[in-house]
Order: sequence, then C-alpha cells, then structure tokens
Amino acid sequence: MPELPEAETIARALAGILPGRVIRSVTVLREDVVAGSAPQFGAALRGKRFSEVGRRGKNVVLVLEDATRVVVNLGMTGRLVPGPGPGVPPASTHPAVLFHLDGGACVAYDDVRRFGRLRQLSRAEWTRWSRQLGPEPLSRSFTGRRMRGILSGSRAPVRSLLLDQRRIAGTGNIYAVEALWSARIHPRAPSNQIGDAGAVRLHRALRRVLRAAVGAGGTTLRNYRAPNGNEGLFQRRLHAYGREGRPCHRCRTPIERVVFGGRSAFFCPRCQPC
DNA sequence: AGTGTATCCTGCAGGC
DNA sequence: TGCCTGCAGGATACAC
Repeated sequence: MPELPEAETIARALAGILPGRVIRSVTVLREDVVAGSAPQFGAALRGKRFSEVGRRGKNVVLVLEDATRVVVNLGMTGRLVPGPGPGVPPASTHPAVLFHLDGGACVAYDDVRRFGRLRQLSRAEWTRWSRQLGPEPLSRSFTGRRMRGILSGSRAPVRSLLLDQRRIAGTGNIYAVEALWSARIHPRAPSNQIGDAGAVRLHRALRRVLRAAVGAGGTTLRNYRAPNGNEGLFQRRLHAYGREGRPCHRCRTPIERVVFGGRSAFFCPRCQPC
C-alpha cells in the first residue's frame, strides 16, 4: 500500500507524538512481521527513548536516543496507530506489535495482510541498510542528471525501474504510473531509450507527483490511513492509476491497462506511445 | 541482466 | 445469500 507520500505523512504525524517518550515494553502479537527474533526485538528497545521520526524511501524510521532505529516497512496494509490517550488502546483491527510507552500511552503496528516488516537496527546496521536503497527522489541531490544516469543504465521497462528501490527509493506503482502519464512516457518504454528530454520530463513529473501527494496526505484507495485515521486525498487527482476505460484527462482517449512484472500499469495509448 | 512466476496473507468486489 | 474468481499501494526467491 504505502509509498513515499504515505510514509512521509505517517512519519510527520508520529514526529509530533513520539519524541521524548520512553518504550516501557514491546508486545509482539504476530512474530512474522518482525525481522529476526521477536524477543530480541523487544529486548533491544525496552527502556529507550524516542528522539525523532523520519523516513527513508517507503519506510518509516523511528530513531531512539542511542541511535538505534526501528525501520518500519508497511508492506501493503501496514499502519502505525497511536492510542487516543493514556490507558486507551489504539483503534487497531489487526494489531501485530504494540509499543507500550511511558504514561500509559500505546502505539500499535497494525497489518491486515502482514506483508510489512519491522526491523531493529544499530547505527552501523542502519548505515549499511540505508546504503542499499537508491536516492531520495525529493532530495536536492536527486537531479535531472541523476535520473538520466539511472535510466541509461538499464534496458528494463521504465515502470519496472521506477519500482526498484535500489535505484530510486520510495516510488511504488501508483506514483510510477502517474509520473509516467504526466511525462507522456509509456510504462514499457526501455529505460535506456527514453532520451535526455524524456529523462528531464520524468524527473520533473516524478518530483511534482510525489510532492503533490505528500501535500494531499497520500492516496487512500482501500486501507491507507494516517495515524489520526484521516484518509489521503490524492486519489481524487489520479490521472491514470485505476482509470482503465475512462477518458484520458488530456485527450479523452480511454486509458488502457497492461500487466507486466506482476502488476498493473495504466496509460493513455495516445499520449504515451510505445 | 531481465522477466515471468510463485509466495507470503486477508479482505473485498463482482459475477453467477 | 453464498460460492468462486480476481484483484490489491510490496518484497523476495527462483528458474529460465
């Protein structure tokens, strides 16, 4: 489910809640969402204080004062749900991990399908883990040149490349499809044949789409909710994703769907020629 | 190197 | 109402 804008929305909300709070204990209700040993996961966190909350790609990163990190990959249906007040449990339908905080507060990691993963990393492990992800598409250092370099290094369809977290961190299927519609590039176009002008268009389109989605609080199609329960609003602004058979917002040609790499891609056959 | 397929799970929508 | 199929925002392992 969640891509960069959803992870960013969640991280910003938790940044107003967690810093300064101490983890009293951790309850792992579903061991399969924790990487490594569940008892070790809890033991490594008990007694530590949150210092900040950030994001890397699609992952929400909870930073503790000793530089330990809890990296939360939300999979398709993961959520982080704070309880509304001390002693009041989070409104969680499929709780998988509970973080019990000082003062009786609690934050639940909730995940219907349990494709998400929580991992506890030391500072050194975090550095190594972060290094295997590609650049942040909204960072200053992610330039048009950088995009061009990434595209030129692969013959794979550009949609597949955009989903590869080792090349660019944070793009998922919705925003890949939307950026390609915006840049007028076919999802199956071989990356290394897009050309300089196409790379510049895609670079701008990807950043514009991701920024707009962050501003809208993400996209809610089914499960996604911010920690306060709010839905995102970006689904109202989708031009291609999920719009098979409906008219292109630029030229009225019906949007088409193709499946490759195991996932649906949506595109306008007129605006995004092969 | 890149692609198709399967796997991990549950829930929901649509067809009959 | 109920059963069946297909589909889902992700990541990974495997064979070819």
